Amino acid sequence: MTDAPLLAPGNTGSARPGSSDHSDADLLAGLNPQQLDAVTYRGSALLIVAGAGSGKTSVLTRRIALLLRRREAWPSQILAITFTNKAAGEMRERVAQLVGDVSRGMWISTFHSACVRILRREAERFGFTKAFTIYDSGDSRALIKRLVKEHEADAFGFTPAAVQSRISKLKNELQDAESFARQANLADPAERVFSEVFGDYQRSLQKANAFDFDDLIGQTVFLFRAFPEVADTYRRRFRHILIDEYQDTNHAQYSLIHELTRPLSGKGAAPEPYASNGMMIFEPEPQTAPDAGGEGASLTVVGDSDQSIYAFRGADIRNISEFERDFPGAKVVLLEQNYRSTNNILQAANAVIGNNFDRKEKKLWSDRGAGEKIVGFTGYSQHDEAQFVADEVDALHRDGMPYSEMAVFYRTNSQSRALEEILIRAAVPYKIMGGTKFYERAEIKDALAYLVAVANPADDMAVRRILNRPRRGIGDVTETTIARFAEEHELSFRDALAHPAELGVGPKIQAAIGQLDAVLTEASAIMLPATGDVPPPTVVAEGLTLLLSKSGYMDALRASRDPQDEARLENLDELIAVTREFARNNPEGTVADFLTEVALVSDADDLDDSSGVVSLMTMHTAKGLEFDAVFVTGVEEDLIPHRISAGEPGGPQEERRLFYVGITRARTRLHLSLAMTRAQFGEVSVAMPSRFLQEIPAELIDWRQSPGDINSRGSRTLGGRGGFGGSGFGGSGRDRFAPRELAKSDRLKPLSTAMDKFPNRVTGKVRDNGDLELSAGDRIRHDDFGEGRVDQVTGEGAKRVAHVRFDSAGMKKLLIKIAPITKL
DNA sequence: CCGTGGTCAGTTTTT
DNA sequence: CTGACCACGG
Repeated sequence: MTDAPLLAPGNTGSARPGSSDHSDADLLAGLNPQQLDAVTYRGSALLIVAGAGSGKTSVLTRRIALLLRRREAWPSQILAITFTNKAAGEMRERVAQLVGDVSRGMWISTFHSACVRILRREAERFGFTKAFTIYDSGDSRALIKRLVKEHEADAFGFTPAAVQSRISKLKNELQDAESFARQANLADPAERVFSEVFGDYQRSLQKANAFDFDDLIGQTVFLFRAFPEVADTYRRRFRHILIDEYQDTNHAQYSLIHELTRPLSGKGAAPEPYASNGMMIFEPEPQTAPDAGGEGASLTVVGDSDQSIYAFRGADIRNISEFERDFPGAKVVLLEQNYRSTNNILQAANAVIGNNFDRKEKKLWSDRGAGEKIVGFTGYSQHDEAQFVADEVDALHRDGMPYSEMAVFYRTNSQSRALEEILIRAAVPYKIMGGTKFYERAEIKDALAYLVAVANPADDMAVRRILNRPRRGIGDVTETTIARFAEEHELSFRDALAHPAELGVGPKIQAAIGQLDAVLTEASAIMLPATGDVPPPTVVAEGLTLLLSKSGYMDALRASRDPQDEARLENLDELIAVTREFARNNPEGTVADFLTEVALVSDADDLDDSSGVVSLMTMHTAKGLEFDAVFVTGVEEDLIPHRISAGEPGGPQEERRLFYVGITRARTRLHLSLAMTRAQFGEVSVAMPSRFLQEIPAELIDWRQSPGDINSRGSRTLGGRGGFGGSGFGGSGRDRFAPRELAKSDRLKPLSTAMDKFPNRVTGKVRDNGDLELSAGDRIRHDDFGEGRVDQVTGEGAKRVAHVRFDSAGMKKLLIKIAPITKL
């Protein structure tokens, strides 16, 4: 990689270290005093506490740009860590806009990507090869499942998922199988079996030349601690380390940062720049760069403990709250001015987050005016709620707001279904971020397993996966036979395939195995050329095409009568398109590089061209994004806060932060909606408004239809808006559903919260038909739908549902307990 | 060894 | 209501 010019075109003025002449003006323009401080402060450690929407990305990018512009740092000396690949891409782009092309020399990536880069270069030091594969959660779960079965750990109540999450937690605390075994109570048989599974899991990974997600971080820390001279190489290289979303770092990541910012150990000779994989570890130190002199790198972290939402995967909020203790002499800058949202939205956000007790007081403010009120809506069902979203999106769009400026959030992925159904019907273009992930589809995993089998033949899991895909008549028995043969001859599973005749299996199966072996060998010849050869950029695309065609995989799908297989073929075509794209962006990319990229992409990353469509995503995925209009849906108890969080220490508080993250994404229009009933697993149940709603001052919310409306008067919802139309609801009738009592109670108790008109207080008054007995054939009257005949009754107790054929409104399902109905 | 049919289970967030 | 998994019968 050639060094890009240090200075941006048009900025060839005399930028000397420390100088701040006119050429910096553009970088410092428009910053408030705190932001300016955050951009220009120089010292060993800086914590930027950046409230939502306070311009932290801008601060971070300008800080980097300034370092480069003033020649305080060479691009290669900068390591910036972001939370997602997408954020990394954006940051690189923004720095490039400020200072030109130099961004290419910097490391701007996620923790995981950075560690992969380091590990690829150093893996050989501790028993791996640089072709190692990365196990995603699905891969490790599959492996753990096998081990759980082998150890009969399920007898002790261990599910694969539980084992996986426990191992992950341990690894995030930098515990390995040995250290766990040392301190575990092995007298407890359950602990012992877990310990054994953990140990086997780790040995399997090592044998397969593979790392799981957590290992990428943990093993890098291990590497640095075990090989101080290696750590020194990177300490010497990275002089400025910047970490975004610091509140979501876990202990392993924290330790990694510590290792990197430590002063040189001085152990071992000054490392020669050694070549690995054709790349130099570090570039010659520029003359103008400050002398490392054994000093630790300067560290800048940006975060907001109010937006810490990943404790469940080991994020430790103490990393940020105790930063000043960890890095003595650290400077702290607070960014509290919000440039994103209107004050109504910020007030709601402040009010909600203020209920978390052990937080540092921090109040976002904005000079953007009050803005529109928050719109609240309570639907009768989740579909009704979705209809509200669709209507509102439509209205906003007709008012000129582009679809791409609107987003719909929900707590759990499963909530997206109802929204999708209605949005499709309403012809609203949308895109789901996340959801069923492309790379988790079976055919994609198969295709990738073929690539892994070539790139990393030690990975038994991958080879076993493709053994009988497409169907070759190779089943369990044969697989075991091959595994045993491999063990006996100290071969890898992959290499055992080269000896079909010695396996003692039938001729047909021998032929099948031989054929697979031949395809893999042929692909290897293309994709893994002898060292020295420079393969064409398209190796991966060609190799994949060859593997899929000569293995018969494609043919099998084409021959199939299953209509789904057509879609699978299309998916594979798309994957091949991805490899072409990869070749374009990485002319020297290897198979391993491609697999790395694929393994580390996340949901939030494929945001690329959501041009012109509404974005649907979970609140987690929404972190770091912003939209003009935001719909937070399903604001119900047991959903947000999620039921499962209730039992976990700190759970409800984390949920509150998540809700806070959701509402602070909105610039001008915030909608909070919920449903009074929600169907989950085909069963309908009653939903209660989230406790977080009552934390928002009532005067900030304009209820189109409040929970009280539905409870005290029965469903208004479907009556006025039923079926398809629903138009005419969005706006004109704004006050139509405002409860009469509201005005009065507001005047009497101005500080009252929205919950005053809520059912929590009114629970007793929720419409309750008791155990109204209905059976097929009964005639009933519904407040909105009129008269109808009961078709059938399903469910038990409070969840009994009547399927009613209304004379004019058609078929409806009604929850008998609360539906506004009477028996005739 | 393959496909079917049936049972069963599990439902939070993700690099 | 889905999807994964298992046991059975061809």
